[in-house]
Amino acid sequence: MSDALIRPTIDDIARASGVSKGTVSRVINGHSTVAERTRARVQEVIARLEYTPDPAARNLSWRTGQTLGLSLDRDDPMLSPYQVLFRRALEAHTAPLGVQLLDLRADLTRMARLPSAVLIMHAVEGDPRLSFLQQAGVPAVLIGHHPASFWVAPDDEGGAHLATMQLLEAGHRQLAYLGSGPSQVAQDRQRGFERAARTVGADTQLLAADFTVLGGYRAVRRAWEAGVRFTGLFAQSDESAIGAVAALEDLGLNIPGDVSVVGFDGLPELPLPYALTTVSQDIPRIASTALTLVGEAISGGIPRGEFIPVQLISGATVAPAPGGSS
Amino acid sequence: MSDALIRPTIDDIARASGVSKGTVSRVINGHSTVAERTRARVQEVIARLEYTPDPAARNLSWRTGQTLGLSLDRDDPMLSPYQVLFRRALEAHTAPLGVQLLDLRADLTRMARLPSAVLIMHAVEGDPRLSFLQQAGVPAVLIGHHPASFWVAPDDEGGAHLATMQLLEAGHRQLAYLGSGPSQVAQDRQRGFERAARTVGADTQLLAADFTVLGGYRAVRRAWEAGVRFTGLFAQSDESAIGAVAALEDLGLNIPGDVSVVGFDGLPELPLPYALTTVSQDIPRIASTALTLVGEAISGGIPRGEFIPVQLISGATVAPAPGGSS
DNA sequence: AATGGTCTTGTAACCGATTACAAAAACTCG
DNA sequence: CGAGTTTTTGTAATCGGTTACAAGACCATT
Repeated sequence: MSDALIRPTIDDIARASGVSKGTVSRVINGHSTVAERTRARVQEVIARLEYTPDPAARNLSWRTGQTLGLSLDRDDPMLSPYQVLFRRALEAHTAPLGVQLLDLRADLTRMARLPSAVLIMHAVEGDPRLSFLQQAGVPAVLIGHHPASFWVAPDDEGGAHLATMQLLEAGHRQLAYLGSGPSQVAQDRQRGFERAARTVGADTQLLAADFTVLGGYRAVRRAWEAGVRFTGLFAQSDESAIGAVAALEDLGLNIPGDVSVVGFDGLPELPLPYALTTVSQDIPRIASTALTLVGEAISGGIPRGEFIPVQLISGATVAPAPGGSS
Repeated sequence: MSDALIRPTIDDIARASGVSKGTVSRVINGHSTVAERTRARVQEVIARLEYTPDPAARNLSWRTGQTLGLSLDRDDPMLSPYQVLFRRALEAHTAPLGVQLLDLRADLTRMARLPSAVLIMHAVEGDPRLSFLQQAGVPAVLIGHHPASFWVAPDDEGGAHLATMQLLEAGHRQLAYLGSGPSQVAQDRQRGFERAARTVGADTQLLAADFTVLGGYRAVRRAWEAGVRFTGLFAQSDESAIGAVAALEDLGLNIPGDVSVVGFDGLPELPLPYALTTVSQDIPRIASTALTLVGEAISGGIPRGEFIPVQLISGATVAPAPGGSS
């Protein structure tokens, strides 16, 4: 209880911990040296009173606002729901801090102003954006597995393995992976799929597709009409799963009676009549971890990365295989 | 020239116009009375020095930040690119003003904190959100044509008319409208389509569909396979146009050789191999007009609305009709 | 114990606005 | 023309932080 009707200020903290504003400020920003005992005491009070510095006041003092750039891999406005959710999660953290989110064009060399830091999605090996930022002296954090940088990523391969195991456990032995492609994410997920399938020597098909609904629809429909058959389908994204489901329905098949489907991402409120079995990513946690790393990157920490665990969500799109063995 | 390396402050204005900070502040906020001569002089200096108050400093004084709520009609995360672009345009204006954008759930009654104002998309006649906001005393502005409120909307009917005329001028007489549905927008655009078609007594088909890519794909494919024929198609959104194009291609048809297609929205960088002929909405202007109206609503002006003109963008998806007459 | 050098902390000015209050200027009127 | 009002304007405190600078505490030396 003790719900503060008004948020505590730095003065409250100073008073409550018996030091001056200046010292509290130093503790917060870790600038000058503060005695360990004092620091601990102040930190404790800050935590107890749930104090957060007022962004307006900080910006005023700093004479400049903080900005965080967001660099997607394309300038395409057809932002995926995943990206929208990610951006929203990010915003939920940055807005109260007074940090402004900047949508950057894929071509970073034409940034109007340098942001305080940049978040890069879908960086690839030797991505030109990385070297550019490095020589511009702008800290960067990658969303996606990458060596020698700050990065955070969902456990794509592990998640794909989980999803595929779900199909295998339901007895499916004719599997298909929807989403085969060159992107890092697609490959990691495909690897997880194949690793799981190999454990029981299941039959596997690879259907090339991007992450979109339409891409999933066309790939599945085309493959099926060409005679490709499977009873269990693992789609690399919830969107392509939606497309796949639509295509299978249009082909007169029953979900999950004839074909079981598992997606990836865990998007809420999909436009489907039944719950999709999927692998849920903890987007809020990915976002907050990314921000923690941004902090480390800014204060010159040593690069590190973190995998965020994923979780299988059981829906209604997986059923036992028709001629189910064992 | 005379590019100010540093933005002018209220003190600069005070000095340059020979008055005190207090007076300048009063001029800016129109609070207390200021002599007309003084006001004019200060205004002139403000304009000349291109002064804008520092949002951080204002928030600090006001002891509370300004927030603008955004209410879409669904909680669906599959945000359309249109909505993403709109939000982005809005942000471009609000961020420098220190106004924070809040994504509201469709159910407004459960807002955590009341925003300074709310923007409502897709409000319908007797929308419960409107009455709720009214009794909560929160100013609201609607995106979409609506009587007795502040509103701003693209000229849907006029734009649809323009698009259809384009098809008619190319000689097409067998037309189809993709997107027939209950929403206000869909109906306005359908009306424009029918009005244009009637002028020459063209053949019209109505294909029911939502605004999505997949919706467009399925509706077109299904209709065509059921024997429905047309040489000119007007899609209610660029997204459904993309779906339509994909469907027609999958059916072995040539765009625009066999069927001409016109979209609506004017989204940039569509995932299409050729430029889509479409009706472009001036999203930035809709956003900035909405903000102007928010200002009026807050200061208690009288409700008014504004249509924002649209513009036909000629792409490569309209060709003369096969058996072209005239 | 006095001297000098680190560490740690407090003090006070400042960031760019707003606003209560008081002072000054401009009117009104007898 | 001077007292009393009403405008109009300036002054100074305040919002919640940061930070340069000075002062105080603490330690080891000689």
